[in-house]
Amino acid sequence: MPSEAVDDYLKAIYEIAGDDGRASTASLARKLSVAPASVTGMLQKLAVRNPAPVEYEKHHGARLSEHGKQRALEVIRHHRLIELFLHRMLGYSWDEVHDEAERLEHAISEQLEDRIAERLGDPEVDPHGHPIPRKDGTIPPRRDLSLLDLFVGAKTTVSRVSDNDPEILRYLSELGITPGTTLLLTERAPFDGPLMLEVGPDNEKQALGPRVAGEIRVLPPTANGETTG
Amino acid sequence: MPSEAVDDYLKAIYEIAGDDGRASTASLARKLSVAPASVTGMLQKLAVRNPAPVEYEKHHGARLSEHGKQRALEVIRHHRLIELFLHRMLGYSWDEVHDEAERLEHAISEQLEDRIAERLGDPEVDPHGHPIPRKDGTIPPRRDLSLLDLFVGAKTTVSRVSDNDPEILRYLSELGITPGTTLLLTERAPFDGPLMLEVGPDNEKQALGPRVAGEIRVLPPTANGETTG
DNA sequence: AATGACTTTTAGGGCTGTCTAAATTAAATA
DNA sequence: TATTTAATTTAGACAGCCCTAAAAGTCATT
Repeated sequence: MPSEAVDDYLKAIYEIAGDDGRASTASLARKLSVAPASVTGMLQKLAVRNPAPVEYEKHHGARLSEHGKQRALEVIRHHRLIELFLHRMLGYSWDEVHDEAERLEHAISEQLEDRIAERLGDPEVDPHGHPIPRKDGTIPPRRDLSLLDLFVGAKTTVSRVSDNDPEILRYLSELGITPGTTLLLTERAPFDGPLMLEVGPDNEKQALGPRVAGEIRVLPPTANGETTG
Repeated sequence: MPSEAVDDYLKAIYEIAGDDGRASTASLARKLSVAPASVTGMLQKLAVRNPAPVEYEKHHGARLSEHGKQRALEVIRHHRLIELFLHRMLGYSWDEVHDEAERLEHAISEQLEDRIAERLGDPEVDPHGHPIPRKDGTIPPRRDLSLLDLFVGAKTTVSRVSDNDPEILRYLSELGITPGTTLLLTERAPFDGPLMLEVGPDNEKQALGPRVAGEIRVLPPTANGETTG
């Protein structure tokens, strides 16, 4: 079984690069709060492990092997199941679950994973709207897109939100924007300006900066405008 | 915050020696599955920490300082709350909870500890009958004694059972002996021979070896015989 | 093709927690 | 009390994961 540190690297590669892209040394160092030299060292070690969870090419970052990808997905499954469990069974709010899950994901057994999943009814999505990988390593499909990719006039529903920054999560909660909220994009200012939205059942008008909008994913829109742009 | 390894040492000292006895190098090595030399090294380091969780005297083992005792109790509180939570909320059986709790006890936050305790109604006892230390470091009183200390004729109730050995736990489950079960001690063979018991509401007759009986604690007996011996 | 800015790797260490083998101390027994 | 046995400590190493400082490589631009 890989150490916690190794699991964190694999998860970080997956989150940065997806299951077949490459993650750079610097991006991993940033994500893991570790010096770049430490990342190099770890990647070199992982690449010669057997079986090797990553492929590493000097100066060109790392990509997950099939083996590494499966492990990353298992850790992510743990993480997201725990988030949902804390939310549903123990009254954790949206923005509190991430840090707790970050530590617990390494500590739970297969058995506990299974019992949590069972108790939650084999859920497909965590409280942020992220899909929960299945036991077999497949991922429930979710055709969603960034709020930034919507055309003006599109009407849609929030499907998920980045779970990394509790501040942004609390801010969005205040605006009433969580997975499931309906949105209408009414205006978009030029030059990376704010988006104007009508939010929720009461059509509250809100302005959202592009930084925050980029953290929000929505379902394919149902209305007037085009889909992407 | 102490590392997992340090917490394991403190807990082990507490479990071997209580809150003011000494634990020997060898007993710790056995309990932690570690070489005796490793224990010596760790104890030496802990004794010069500030604040020091243990007092260490060469060749005479270690005792917990007040500080170390508080930490040990916190870890044990985590452990027992988790055991009860797994049992009550996730359908874990008696003998499955220990190993899972052993890992989780290091990973949960104060916040999660509090929510689990709240959800369980601030319980005083874990599924094995062990008292759960309170947040302030005090321990719910339990005047119980070893089954081995009972006089023949005593009628009593099982209060707790060692949680270290799943095999013994399963065996006792089979015999119908769990916390809450009533027992009548009818006979005791000499020379460390077996105890004869009548177990539970149906007064099933059972013979129990001293090894197993030593793992069972019972409430102060209510009946014919003396209390201890 | 050379330069400069930036990224990445190498080199050399540190800390924690473990190990084995050898030396020492304490305790039990003759 | 002398000796044997058992427990404990010292000495020396190692694996995992991290660090800083310096060297080397990559890439966009001129």
